[in-house]
Amino acid sequence: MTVMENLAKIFPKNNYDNQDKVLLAVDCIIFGFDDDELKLLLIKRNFQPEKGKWSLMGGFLGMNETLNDAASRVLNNLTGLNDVYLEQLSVFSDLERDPVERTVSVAYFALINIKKNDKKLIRANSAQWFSLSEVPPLIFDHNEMVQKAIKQLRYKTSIQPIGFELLPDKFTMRQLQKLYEAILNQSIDKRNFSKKISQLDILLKLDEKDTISSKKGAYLYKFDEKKYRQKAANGFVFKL
Amino acid sequence: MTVMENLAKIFPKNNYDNQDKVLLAVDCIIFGFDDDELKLLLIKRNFQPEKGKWSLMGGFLGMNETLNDAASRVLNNLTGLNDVYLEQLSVFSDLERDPVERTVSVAYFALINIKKNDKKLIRANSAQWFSLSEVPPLIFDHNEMVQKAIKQLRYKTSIQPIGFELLPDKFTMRQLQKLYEAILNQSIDKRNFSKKISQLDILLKLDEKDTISSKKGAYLYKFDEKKYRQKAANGFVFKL
DNA sequence: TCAAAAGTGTTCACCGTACACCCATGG
DNA sequence: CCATGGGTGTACGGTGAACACTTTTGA
Repeated sequence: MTVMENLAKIFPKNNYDNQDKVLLAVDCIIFGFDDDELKLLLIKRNFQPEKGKWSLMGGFLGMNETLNDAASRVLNNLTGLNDVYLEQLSVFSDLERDPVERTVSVAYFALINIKKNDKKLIRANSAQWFSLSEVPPLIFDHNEMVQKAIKQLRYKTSIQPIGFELLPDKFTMRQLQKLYEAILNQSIDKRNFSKKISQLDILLKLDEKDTISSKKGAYLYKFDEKKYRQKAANGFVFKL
Repeated sequence: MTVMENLAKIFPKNNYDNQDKVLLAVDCIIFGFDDDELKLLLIKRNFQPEKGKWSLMGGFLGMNETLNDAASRVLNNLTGLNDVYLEQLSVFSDLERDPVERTVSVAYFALINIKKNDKKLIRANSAQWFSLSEVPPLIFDHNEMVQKAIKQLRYKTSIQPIGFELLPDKFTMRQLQKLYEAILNQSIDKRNFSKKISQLDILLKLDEKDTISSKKGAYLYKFDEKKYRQKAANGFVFKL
């Protein structure tokens, strides 16, 4: 029996009876990377209100799940993926953000490998990938959430190598650089970039080469998660 | 008539009827600075559950206020202060975090000038300032909230001069340094510190001296908010 | 006159940034 | 053989960090 269960016994449920309750939702800002571009997965709402308009994928918090659970559930419903990088962003609680009813929403941002998601599920949800530069007007305060998520993604990327979640398992230095350029929205010198990345010492250089995009062929790398965790645990700073 | 009001007319309130609602609370981690130490304002709960134990100051979200409103209200009730630096930290939603009833809580952190708070109100709430090193065990997951707030305070301080909220209007370079040392929990070379601060060019050096703590007397400074805002607007980075 | 805090400059190591040429290969 | 992308090293300036002595004045 946990401490909490003990407490629940000692203190009967009789204290918060007069308090208002609200609807709590989660909304997911889902990032992917393809064609050298950062993309966002949006759904076309097939229910009222705002049916037919573009929206973030969201859902309500159930009584028997945490907010992280709810966000995972929502993400899984849309993409079929589990164990996705997911991070709480911020809470939105404006009184009229949802015209139907007072709803407070917790925005989550997720990074997924765009090749791995389940195309059938995405179609079933009438979802679609949008380039960041072509994000349409979204319902409620969802555009604001997206802006905040982009800002957070840029910040996070600059201090932690989370970007790998967005790439295939094996990738070239060039692909990684393109990803960083897309996230940070600026071009990077390739010599400085590869130097910086190499000295982080969290990549595994494979013997294979990728010959699709060049004649010479470019070495493939893997993210070395074990090394990364060790270094992270020792307080290593991954500033890019 | 706002867009939201229009929408509310077009789409009647009939969509979310089957969804669970939860209690939403705010909890405030309130920092102050005194005697060269960072302190935390905690209350002794005078109601069940956990009556008599130490806790963060908190309250429930009402139907007609945003979370920021709720946090301000809670803070005002305890300190009598308005216009306090307040920032949303993170949401806590573990199923059993509150043994009485499922409650989701949004943690806020606040920085206040310890000299300005209303001593009567604090006494009325049986609140007390604790040094960071002497924070007692708190109810629920409040210790976890405190840890997260400290981390965030350290991070924020290193990229933005928010620490001024914690000092009196006029302060010496020494006091400012002590504050940074307390927040970052490390000692700083005073030559490097004053050089760094001076070159940020956001302080106003006054003609007055503070002669309380030394015979020679130390120049007093003011935070130059106008200059700061200008620089911040131009993308100036305040890295300490 | 002395104790206690204030105030102030220089040096060095490291890091970020700018920058250009040769290599391998498929067509 | 040439066009295309891959791969690599160096030089410079700026910033963070270490470090010590003089000044003032009340007691």
